[in-house]
Amino acid sequence: MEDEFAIQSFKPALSTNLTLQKKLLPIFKYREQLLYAIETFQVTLIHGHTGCGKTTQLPQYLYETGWTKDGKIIGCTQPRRLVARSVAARVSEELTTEVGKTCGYKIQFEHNISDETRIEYMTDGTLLKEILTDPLLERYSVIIIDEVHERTINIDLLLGILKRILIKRRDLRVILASASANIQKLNDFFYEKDKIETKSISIEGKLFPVDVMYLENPTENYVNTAIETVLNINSSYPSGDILVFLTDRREIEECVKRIESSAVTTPDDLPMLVPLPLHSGLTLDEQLRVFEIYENRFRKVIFSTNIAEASVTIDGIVYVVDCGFCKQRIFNPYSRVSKLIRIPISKSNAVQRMGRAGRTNSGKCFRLFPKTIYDSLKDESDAEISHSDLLPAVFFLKAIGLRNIYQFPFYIPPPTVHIIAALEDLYFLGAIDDYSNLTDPTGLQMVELPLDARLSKALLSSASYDCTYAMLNIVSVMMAGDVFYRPSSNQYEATACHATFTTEEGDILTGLNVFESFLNRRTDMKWCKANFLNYNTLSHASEIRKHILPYLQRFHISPEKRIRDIDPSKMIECLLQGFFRNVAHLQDDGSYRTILGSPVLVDHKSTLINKGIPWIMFTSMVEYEGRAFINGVSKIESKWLEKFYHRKNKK
DNA sequence: GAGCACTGC
Repeated sequence: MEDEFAIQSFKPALSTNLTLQKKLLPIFKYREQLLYAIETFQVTLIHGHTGCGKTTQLPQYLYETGWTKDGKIIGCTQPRRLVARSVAARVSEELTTEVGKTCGYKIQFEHNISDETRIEYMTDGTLLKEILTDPLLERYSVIIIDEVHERTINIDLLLGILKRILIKRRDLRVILASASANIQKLNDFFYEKDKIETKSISIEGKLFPVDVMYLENPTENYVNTAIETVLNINSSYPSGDILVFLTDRREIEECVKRIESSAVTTPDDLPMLVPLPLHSGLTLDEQLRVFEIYENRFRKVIFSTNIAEASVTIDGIVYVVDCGFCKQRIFNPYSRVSKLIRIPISKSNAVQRMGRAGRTNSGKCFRLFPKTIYDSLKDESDAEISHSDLLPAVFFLKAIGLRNIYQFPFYIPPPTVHIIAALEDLYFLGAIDDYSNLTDPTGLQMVELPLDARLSKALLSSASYDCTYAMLNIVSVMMAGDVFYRPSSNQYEATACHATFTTEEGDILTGLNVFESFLNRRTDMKWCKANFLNYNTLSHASEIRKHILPYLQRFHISPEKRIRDIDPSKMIECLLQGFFRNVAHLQDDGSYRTILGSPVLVDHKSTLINKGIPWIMFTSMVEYEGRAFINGVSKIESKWLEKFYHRKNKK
């Protein structure tokens, strides 16, 4: 189970007999075999498709057979928060209890568990954090890592850590659940003669057959080919919705426009195509439009990014059109800049995309490339750990006491330069010392805070700038996301409303201004709507704020009260303690260059665009099609930089 | 002048 909108899609089924329904799931036939394997082997690897029941049923089987009798817990991790929450709700319904009793969930800044909870769903990041206080995971009798094939950094770290723990805790059981057929490698990683015994089990899914079709020759332009394919499906194939995988927002918007304009020439006897965009840049309401049901004379065609590959599941898709590419963020450890590039998908991506057509009925998948290209694709995508900023991962490994990062049993060892870059950054943030040990108290406190390391650093520095109250609000709203909401239909009015919150110091204090107005208004939803502010982001920010406050009290830097007359620029100077690398200087021609000399463009949504501020700090930078865009821009004074960038001849 | 895959503690 990995459905983002799981609660909605489960609703109709609940009216039928729940016990019978559980027995109809493919996993039910494997119940005894699975329980025997888990009893006998320390590690069980399960290969099973989405919908086979592994996520909801397995913890219940273990609970029924006494794996929690001694007071221990069955833990099950998920890559996504929404799934952890909705699966806990589903399982609680099957157990006819409330969420938080026998079965509960815990995700960052939110949990619903109690002393009687025996099945805990959580995100993989939550389990990692728990290892800092419970290094052998002694609260648990069984750990299930779900969606192992997604190979996020968190999953890779958990695999290595669990391998270490298994040798010390012979009673612990680990179950790895994957939708990828290739679980042999995982098996080889865990198996150690006379130490760790492993067992693999494959569950036959209940997927419907999907016919795959290829192009005879490669296409020069897959956007054109996608449009042609959609029109062709509409005129030649029976009813059923279409899902088209593209790589980014621009391609999606182009396709939506072209299908809209094709409507004029659509013959009357053909269904009317309803083009719908789906990507993370849309608001929740805009995203939910893809779930609307249309009459028979219409046919939905959803143009989507990778978001529909695993995060969002739409029922009723009969045709999938796959362009064969996706976007990937590649971190450059030398410049510390991430680049967003288009790369060919892997075979396992292609299979996952194809499967989106076979969920409720048989379907068809049109791959916009020849079969020979498919055969040449990699089996699996590169693991995230091989091309990402490893600062959080290395910080975590330092926190669990690794002197040498390479002592860690990596499933795949990350490149050395990435590790060195992360160590260097941690050193300059003051989180580790000359011997590469966590500093006390800064490093220890930073790793404990549930924040980005740079934000942790700024928050912990705030006492010396007398701005802890403001910095608490700033980091809370920065963690929560974009506070401004710009509906495509009403952009002009939205921008005008947003302008009333603008401060001359830039984007960060503008965000603070919005958040503090929100708190003063006692989190008024109507007020948010009227001002085009994102209510969900702002209430999430106040949840985050509530959760960080106790840490500050424990560290004895709690904000006593708001200091009214504090100079706003103090806050930016404090933030610079974490973001001192992210500085740019105005050039004579009005453009900006970073302190390393590379040109950057201020995002057009920034409040400081075209303001001609000599020195600026930014909180994020992404390179796209050869240009680097910066976000979260604030005005700074060059003299604030002196302590970070000493002149060479300075005595 | 426009301009950014997806997650998460």
